[in-house]
Amino acid sequence: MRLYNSLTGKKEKFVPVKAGEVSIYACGVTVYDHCHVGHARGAVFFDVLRRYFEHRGLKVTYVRNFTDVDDKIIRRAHEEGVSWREIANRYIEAHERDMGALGVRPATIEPKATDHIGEIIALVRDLEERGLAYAAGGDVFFRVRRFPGYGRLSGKKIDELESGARIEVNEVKEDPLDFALWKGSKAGEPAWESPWGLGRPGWHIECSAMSMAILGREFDIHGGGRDLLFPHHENEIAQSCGAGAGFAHCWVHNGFVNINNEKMSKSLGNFFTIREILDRFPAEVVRLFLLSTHYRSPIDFSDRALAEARAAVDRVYSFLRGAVRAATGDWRAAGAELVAAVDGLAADFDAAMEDDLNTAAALAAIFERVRLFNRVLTEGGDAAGQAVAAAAAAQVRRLGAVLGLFQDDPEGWFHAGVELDEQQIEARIGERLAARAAKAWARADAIRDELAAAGIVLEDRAGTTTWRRG
RNA sequence: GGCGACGUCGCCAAGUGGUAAGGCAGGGGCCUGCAAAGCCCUUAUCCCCGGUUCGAAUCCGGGCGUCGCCUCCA
Repeated sequence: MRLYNSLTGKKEKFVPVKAGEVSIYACGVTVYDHCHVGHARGAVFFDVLRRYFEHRGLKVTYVRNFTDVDDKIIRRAHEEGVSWREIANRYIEAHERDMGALGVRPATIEPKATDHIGEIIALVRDLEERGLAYAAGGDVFFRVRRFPGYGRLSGKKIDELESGARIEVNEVKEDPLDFALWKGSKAGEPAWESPWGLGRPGWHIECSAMSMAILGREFDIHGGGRDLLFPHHENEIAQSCGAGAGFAHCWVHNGFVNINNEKMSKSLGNFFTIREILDRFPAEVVRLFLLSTHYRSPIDFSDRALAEARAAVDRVYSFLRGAVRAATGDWRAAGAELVAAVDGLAADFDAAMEDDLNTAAALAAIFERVRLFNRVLTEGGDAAGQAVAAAAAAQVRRLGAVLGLFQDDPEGWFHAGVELDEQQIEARIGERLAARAAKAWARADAIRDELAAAGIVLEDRAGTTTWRRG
């Protein structure tokens, strides 16, 4: 597989540290509020990356952390008059519920910063002993200018950073660029005993400490949203490599979700929570929307885009539903071209995914087969011809699982979210079938119109009638 | 101001040197009692200018436009 490595700015052949295994660390969320669609994109991207490695037979250890101690959590706790732990726990639960609803599988390990205070302190001490960190006024800072490789990931030069930096009012720092590894606690704030007095970890240090504690001092992939590239990941590299670790080999960053061409973000207030969106669209529609653009490009969020994604998912389920009725049998007895088309699907899918996880191209491979085998189904043909369509459907489901798509029961997919009672719908369909048999077209059409008004669309085929939501 | 990304059919979107995938929407046709679904046909030379090359959407230079990072942010 080839993956774009932010560290080198190139697509590189992915070679795991340990053959047959992959270690991935993705920066998770700070749990002070509900997650929005931007968070969903990162989560779905890493979920698919992980599923794809597994699909290729690799053993994946996927770590995704929760930042559960932080200024924003503390502020929120003060605002609500509850403990910071209550805030953190509330939004960890919300995160699990939302991501689960989105079909994002839990990571192999989901550590919390507060469960790794010991490792964090040890790492800060190590840096202090190496002269890369210094205590000042209860805080501990990283000496950015002491770390030679600083700026390599983000392509920034220290002197340019200095000139462009907004000057922070903090006289205790030796250099404005230095960042906090450990923060002394004020009264009422979460605090742990440390060699520097009561305090709590800075933001960047937890990811260095947790990733290395769980995955080792050298591992395969580390990443997150593009906005974490600087300063968060740059600082992580400084902390970890500064402490002598090899750290992550490959850095991957997903692009933003935009609204009206602008980044969706908390500060701009232009976000939709995952919960709000899942209220209006099925999870697989949201996933297909997110996967229809390459993960590194920005993607524009809109009702229209979601509606298009829904139509696209419907198209696949429509095929799957049709294929379910097809005869099963020895599909390899079908025409060579059709057999090759089934086999070729997996090949095309994998080739697309091998190329920097090109999910858009992988989806295109699926849609091409959907069209081809819809034609096979339309044209009828012999038993083997029908069986090969069924085999293609099975393949679509198997590969769809890598994307977390097309896993629902096709009939159920089209019936989901309907208000009317299903028995009642079936009864009306029965009445209409009788009317049609008697060539009472006006009566039949009246029933169809009535159901249509309730959002039910009827589809007649070969003596039977099926229905779906509009 | 510094650094970077992007600009492909009406909309979304793949494609990084060899002659433009796929989805949505639209038009025509087949199927249907009529529909729906499905199928077939149909719509681009890739922001502009210049250069390199036998050949460029793909490489280089310039321009225009959009966005991002440089501060908490997936």
